[in-house]
Amino acid sequence: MPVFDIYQRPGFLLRRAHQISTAIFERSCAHLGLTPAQYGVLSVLAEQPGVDQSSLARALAFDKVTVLRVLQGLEAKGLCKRETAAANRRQMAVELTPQGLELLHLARQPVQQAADLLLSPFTPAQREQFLGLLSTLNASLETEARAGFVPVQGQPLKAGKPPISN
Amino acid sequence: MPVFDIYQRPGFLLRRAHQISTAIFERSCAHLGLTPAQYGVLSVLAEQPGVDQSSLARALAFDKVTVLRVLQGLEAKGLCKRETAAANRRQMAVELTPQGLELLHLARQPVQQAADLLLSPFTPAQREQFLGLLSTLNASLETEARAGFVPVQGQPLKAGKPPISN
DNA sequence: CTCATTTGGTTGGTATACCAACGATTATTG
DNA sequence: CAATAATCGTTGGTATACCAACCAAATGAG
Repeated sequence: MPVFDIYQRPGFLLRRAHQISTAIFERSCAHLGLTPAQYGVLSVLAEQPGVDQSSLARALAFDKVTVLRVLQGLEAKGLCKRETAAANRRQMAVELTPQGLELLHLARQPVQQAADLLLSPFTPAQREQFLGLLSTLNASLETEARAGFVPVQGQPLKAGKPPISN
Repeated sequence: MPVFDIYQRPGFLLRRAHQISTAIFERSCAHLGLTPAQYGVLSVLAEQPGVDQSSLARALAFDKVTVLRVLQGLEAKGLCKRETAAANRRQMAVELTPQGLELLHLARQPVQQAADLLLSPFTPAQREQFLGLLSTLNASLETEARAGFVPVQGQPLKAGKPPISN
């Protein structure tokens, strides 16, 4: 009865793991009303004040429309502000507000706790394996993704070399 | 500058891997117009003709509303049909149509190809590791998930024991 | 310099993953 | 049996991840 490869398919396992990951994250940050995507955007904004939306999207491998909508939500909550860039009137320069930076700091601990819980089923060696395998997969199949990924800074995120773990 | 743990966070890596996974799946099945969720539903329906929507949701760890919407899409395409169950008038008995079963068969090869491509960055040993780690994570953190998971049949999906690989 | 191309942002649409709340039905229990 | 519980499906809402199409602005080529 070969119909039920479903539960062994890598895509199914990845979907479930991602589902669990977001559930844990959102529960950890429920008191802050913060989602993983919003946290990602706030993080990049802290690192690159004044980025334009397209660069922001590429830094997180988000669709540009997704970035737009996340930003609209953050802006409505007073966590960031957008204004047309002086140097290039096509683009929007996005910045954190003081409240946005504040929230980002408040999120640090819950976010770390979420990551710890997510990796809690693993031994330290398994954590390195897991993160390393995911990094390898993501790097090797980058060309298959629809949303491009251009990491910020000079951290090329080498495949197969899992950094400081967690 | 500890702000940029982002790229090493397990949640970020999982999100990206899942994003790549669905992109590969949808490209493989583009000619059939089939998404991963739809394929999952068709697979369960083939295994359990006449299931109700709640059981279907649990078999895939989907939200019941998601199942409803996927079914409405499949029904609109003539791939399944729903009618109120005779034994329990609360529930809907869902069945594949012949076209639905046909499409499921047509999907087999593309789905297999998608899985192969997704695991192509890995050696056979790494594939087992990867699937095993994901299974362990999912099994250990099942209580953290918001959508419950009750696998069909007698395949308990033991943690840490990666089956026939892929 | 002008024209074609590309880029950045937006709009409107679909699909998945949730939540809250609701009627209808079935199960439970006192 | 009657009143309460739990369950099933549905509706309407939000958030992420896409697509296609569009306009304005900037870049490129001739």
